[in-house]
Parts: sequence; C-alpha cells; structure tokens
Amino acid sequence: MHEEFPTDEPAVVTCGLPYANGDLHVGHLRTYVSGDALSRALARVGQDVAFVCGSDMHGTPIAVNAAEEGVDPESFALEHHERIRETFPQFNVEFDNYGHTHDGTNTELTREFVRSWIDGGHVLEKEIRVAWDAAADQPLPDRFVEGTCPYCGEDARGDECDEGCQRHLEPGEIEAPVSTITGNPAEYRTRPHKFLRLSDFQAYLQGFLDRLEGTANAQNQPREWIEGELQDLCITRDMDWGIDYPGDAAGDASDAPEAGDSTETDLVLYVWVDAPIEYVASTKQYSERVGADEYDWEAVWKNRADGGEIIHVIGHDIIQHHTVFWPAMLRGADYNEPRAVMACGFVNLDGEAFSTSRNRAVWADDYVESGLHPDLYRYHIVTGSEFVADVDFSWDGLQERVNNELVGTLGNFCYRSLLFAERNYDGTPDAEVSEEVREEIEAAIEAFHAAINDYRVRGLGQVPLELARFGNEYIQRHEPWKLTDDDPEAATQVIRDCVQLSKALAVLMEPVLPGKAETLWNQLGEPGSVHDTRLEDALAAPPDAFDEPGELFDQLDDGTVERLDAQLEARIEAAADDAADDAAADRADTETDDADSADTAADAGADADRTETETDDADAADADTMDVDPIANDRVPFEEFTDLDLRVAEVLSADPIEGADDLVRLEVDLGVETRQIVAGIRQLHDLESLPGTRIVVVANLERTELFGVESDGMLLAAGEQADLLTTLGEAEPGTTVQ
RNA sequence: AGCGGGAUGGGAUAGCCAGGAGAUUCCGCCGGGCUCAUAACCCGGAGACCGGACGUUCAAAUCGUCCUCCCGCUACCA
Repeated sequence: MHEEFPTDEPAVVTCGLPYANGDLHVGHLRTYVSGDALSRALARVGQDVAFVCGSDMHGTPIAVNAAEEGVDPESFALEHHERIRETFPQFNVEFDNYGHTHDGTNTELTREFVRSWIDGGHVLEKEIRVAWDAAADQPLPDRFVEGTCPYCGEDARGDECDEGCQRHLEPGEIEAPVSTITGNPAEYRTRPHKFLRLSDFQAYLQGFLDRLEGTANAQNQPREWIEGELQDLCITRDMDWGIDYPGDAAGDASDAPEAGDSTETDLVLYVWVDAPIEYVASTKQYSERVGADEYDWEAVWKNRADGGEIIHVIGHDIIQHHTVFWPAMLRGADYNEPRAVMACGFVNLDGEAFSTSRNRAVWADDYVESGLHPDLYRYHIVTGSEFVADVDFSWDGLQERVNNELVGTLGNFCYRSLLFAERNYDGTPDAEVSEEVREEIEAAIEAFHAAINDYRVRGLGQVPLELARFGNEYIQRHEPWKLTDDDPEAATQVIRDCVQLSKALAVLMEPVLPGKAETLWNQLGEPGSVHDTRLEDALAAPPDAFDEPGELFDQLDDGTVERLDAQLEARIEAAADDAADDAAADRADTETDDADSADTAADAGADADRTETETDDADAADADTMDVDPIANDRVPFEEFTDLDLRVAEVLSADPIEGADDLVRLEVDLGVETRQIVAGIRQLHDLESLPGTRIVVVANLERTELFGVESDGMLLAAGEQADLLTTLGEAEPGTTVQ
C-alpha cells in the first residue's frame, strides 16, 4: 500500500502530548525517546521529517488542580509546560517544534476544524444530563465530578474510570456523582451540548484501519470499537478553561455579549478535541519558523492527493483516541489520515506498575540527578523489549545492559580499535576496507532500513550492537597486536576495517544514542555533525588522522546502583507512610461526611484488607464460594428507605436480548401495570422456568436503556448467583414491600 | 462473554507473519584462549523435547482446532 521509507513526501513524527499537570517520569519518556529515535532514523535514511509535540494544557484536571493551588489554570499549565519542555533535551529528545494547546496556532486551527465539521453537517446538538453542583451553582464537567463507574462499579473520576475498567465515560454516565469543588453530592441537570457524529465515519474508519501501519495493537484493538454503531462524541464541556466552541462566537448573539465574564455558561471544547490538533499546529509552527521551502506542513497534513507520512507514537492507553476519534476528526475537516500509529506498552518499575500516587516512580529529575548519561536510559528503554510489550525499568537492569552491552561490546570495540589505530598509525591506516567488512556494514544498513519500515525502534538499537559484536569477533580473530611485527600489512588491513566499523557504528547508533554517537564521531576527527549524516556515510573513509580516543561509556558501578535503589526504596516507604495516614484520614472523613461515598470507600478498603489479612477466615468459611461482606456501618434514616418503592411482581416472560451475553428482557406484572425490566441473569437462570415466578422489584428506579432495550425497574436478587427474592405466601402482584 | 497480546534452557528475552539440520541474545554456571582493550574481548561446554492436547505436512516453536494460565481492551447495572 505505502511505499517504503524514505519517500518523496515529507513525514511528521508526533508523540502523545504530555499533560501540563505534573512532571515526567521514565515511563512517560519511553514514548518520547522512541519517537525521537524514529525521527532521527528517518532522517538518517534521507526522509524529510519533522518531529513535533506540545503540552496538553486544557481539561478539567488542570482546572481542578489550579483551583486547589489558588492560581489560574493558564499560569498553572504554563509553568508545567515549561518544566516539561526543559526536560526533553536532558534526554536528548529534540523536537523540531514543541508548542502547547493553548497557543494561538492551536486555538485557531482547532476552531477551523470544528467549523469544518459544522459546515460538513457532522455536528449535532443534544440535551444531556450533566453533573451539577447546586451549592456552587455550576456545572461539573469531567474531573470536577467523582463517583462510581456505571460499568464496573469502581471509583471513577470524570471522563474515565481510572481505577477500574479504564473506560471513557461520556458526560452524565458517572453514578453517585460528587462535586470535587464543594464535596457535595452532585445533581444532574439538562444542558445542551455539541456532538461529533462519529457514525458518519463508520465505513471510512473501517477502511482506514485496513490501511493503517504501525504496531499490531493499534490496528487490531480498535476493530471492535467500530464494529457496532459508533456513539456520538460529546465535544463540548461546561467550563471556561479551554478553547471556546466556535459556533457561539460566530452566531449566537443571544448567548454572551462579548463582555467575557459569562463564566460557567460558556461552552469550551472537550480536551480531546484540541489536543491531537496540536500535532497539526505544532507542525505548522515549525513550518512557519523554517519556511515552507524547507518544510511544508500543508504538504503533510492537507494535500490529500499525495499527502505526507503522518506517524503517531503513543502509549497504548490512548489507542482509541488515535485510531477512532482522531482519524474521524481529520476526515471531517478534510485533512490527511495517519499512515502509522505506534502504540507502546507500559514501563514497569522492577516488575510492578508505576504508581505516581504512591510515588513508586523514577522521575525524569531523578535520572538527571543520578548523573548518568541520557543515552544509557535511551538504549535500555528502546531495546529492553519489543515496542508493543511492557518493558521493565530498574537500576539493576540498567546496570546490566550498560556494563555488558554498551561498555563491554559497543564501547570496548570502538575504544580498542581507535586506540590501536591512533597509537600505531596516528589515525586511519592507509588501506582499503576489506570485502568482508564492507558487506557486514551493508548488511547492518539493510537491517536498519528494515527496522524503520517495520516500525521496530528496538531494531534501531540492536543493529549497532550486533555490528559491534561482529567487530569484537573480527578483531579477536585477526589479532592485529600479533601482526604488527610479523605481518604489518595484514595488521594495517585489520585496523583499517575496525576504524571503518567504528565510523559505521557512529552513524548507526545516532538515533538511539545521539550523544555518544557525537562523541565517537568527534573522536574519529570527522568534520561536520553526525546528526546530519546519511546511512551511506557509514561506508565513506574516515579522516586520515585523529587524536587518542577516550572510553566511550563508563561502567555503572555497584555503589551507584545501590545508592539509587536505596533512594527509590526510601521514597516508596515514605509515600506508603503518607498514604497510610491519608487513608486513616479518609476513613474518618467518610464516617461523618456523605453516606454515598462512604459506602464505596469502605468497600474498597475491606476488599484490599481481605486479600492480605483475612485469609484465615476465608478458609474457615466455605472458601470456594464467597466471603460475606461486612454489614455497612452507615445507618440510613427510615425516610430514605421509604423512598424506594418495592413491589411484588410476577414474571410474565423472560427472553434473552440478542447480542448480549447476560442480559434478559423481562415482562413483569405489577398489578396495576405490566413493566419491562432488563436484568443480567441470562447465565444464571433457566429462562423458560421463570414465568409465573413472584419476585421483588424496585418499581421507582430511574429508567435506563441497556443494549438498546429500555429497563423500567430493577429486580432484586441475592449474591453472585442472583438468587431471586420471592414471596413465601400469596402476596398479589403490585403489593408493596415494606 | 468477546476481542487483542503472551506462555521458549535457572532468570530475562529472540525466532513464529514468508514451517526444514533439536533454537537467539543478555545474565548466571563450567572449561579454554588472548592480552590491543574499561577484570573488558574471543572460543568451547552443560542446560529447554519451545504452556497442554489433538491435527495438517515428508517436515512445526513456527500453520489449524480445542484447552489451561497470565496481561490488556470492550457500549451486558440482580
């Protein structure tokens, strides 16, 4: 489908936008280092390429955190933006442009996108229920509300179920909502919002995924999302931090006169709208800085006929946004589609997940302060595993890779070669490169090309190591130190080959080890910059003379590793102590605070405890069935109980819902009327035997729709097996349960 | 429940898409060599019947089916 790199069209490599809400850790950096390496590699093979990114400045977490600190969101985000921006060079991650989503370029471009969607008829308005803080009299978009995930029951915040199933939550979905502003239970109010009609792009997206390159997970994972009818994406939020929805500014005179302080009634765009557009905006800024002759952003993004090569490098947690929402957004605005999405796995810390809340993390600053060269981290993280797989970071692991591979193999070969050459020949000995070595270098170049075209950044790091391995073998096999006296000509040949191999290594290692490549390049006495080389330069003759080289890599000694480990341990423990204190405080809070969240907090605590401390009890009880949940501490007033309208009902029919695994559509007789109720009991009951059964239902539960079927009420059942509540006597359908 | 990914010598990994001499690399273990090199480098050896079971094939770690276990994802709330 696509031609191989390098192509005639310009390319752009982007990385997922860091959120301007905190610092980067070595897990985040995997994406940026990988993107940087890929972009450098593309340049080495002669591809015209830009590497861009920017900070994600909007969204409710920033608004929430800024409010907590008592500063305005803009300066809050800008401060983090600067910190993040300054972090990248410390890891040799060099963006051609690094902007942010709040700048003029992105704001303008985002509005253009949205206007295109409006013009194209892809935007519709719907009235939806949004969480509302009655006390503060304001809407509660996304992270301004916390509650329970409607899908998995875990604690969730805002637009995602961060603790549980990780689902994207649309506004209004979260249950038992609580305002993060006042801590009060939130209510729901109906508000008008704008939606992007994703279903318009259903067929297009199917084809898009067939064409998409990159990693397999990015291509396969979205398949099921686009199989069913795509839900409309709510693209607006009730808040004032963000980019204003452009429709209002243009037309609705009724809304706000221009004065500006209309506060909470303003609609801004959902953060996931303007965030990816920053990819375009940042490219545009780069283009404007260097001139369109040098790099033309429109050729990449806009010219559909022979568009450029758009490559997104992301973490696999945001595949959905990049393979469904984003291509639809681009398509709707008549922009080019991505050629490739590369989604990497997570970085674990000593085998366990990072936890920023528990401070179980190695922050970018920690690494910088360790004094270790950034290229060591780069090599470790890029070659530590296949891109799609998770990779482990530990100081031990780093030490092993560094000492064995970078010091022992790569550094040692270059050092012994150049040192020998300098001592005996004052530089490159006078001879032609042997056929064997030339072929070896050519094979490495070939492997390098293959790695790029397969989107395997790992290969970019492996290729130079393999060539160095060959080098060590080669020099050992020929033992030039024995030949200098016996057979000077043969010695000259061998060393000439080794110097050439070193030069090839400098070129080939540049993407993953840019700093060390530069050092090696300079040791060879090369004029120019290794960052401007092409792969072919690996075969060109090095300068005749160069100075005595230094050691390319230093050993990472045990003392340093122990110190770094101890430092990490100490911090995890300190954080654990804090967390224990917090948890205790939380428990105290919830006892006196609102009843709703106390329930969930207590449950979560009980679950966690159970796995660790109550195993004995579990054994004593009927172990393979279940534990009995502790009785809830919180007493509810009788009035609250009477709010529930419980009734006896008789099942009239029970039919499975097509396409669902668990859901059953029940018709029940409530005495005064017949109701339709949906329940997830398909796997647990023989549906044919249900009609005639008397059950108990909550008759005044809010209506909802499950799998497209309306459910008007809820049946009551006990335990995992959904043992149905029924009546002992002859209570007629419709009888109130009290 | 479905989908995606994974299960390979003591540990960590490659190979599987394009099936063919009992399998890569790093660590660890045993033995040897070399001494230009950062106790680095090179060579040799022990050690896995490639999660389990069927099947396709002259031939399977590699293809197919089923199963077990792990991880991730998804619009099903009794």
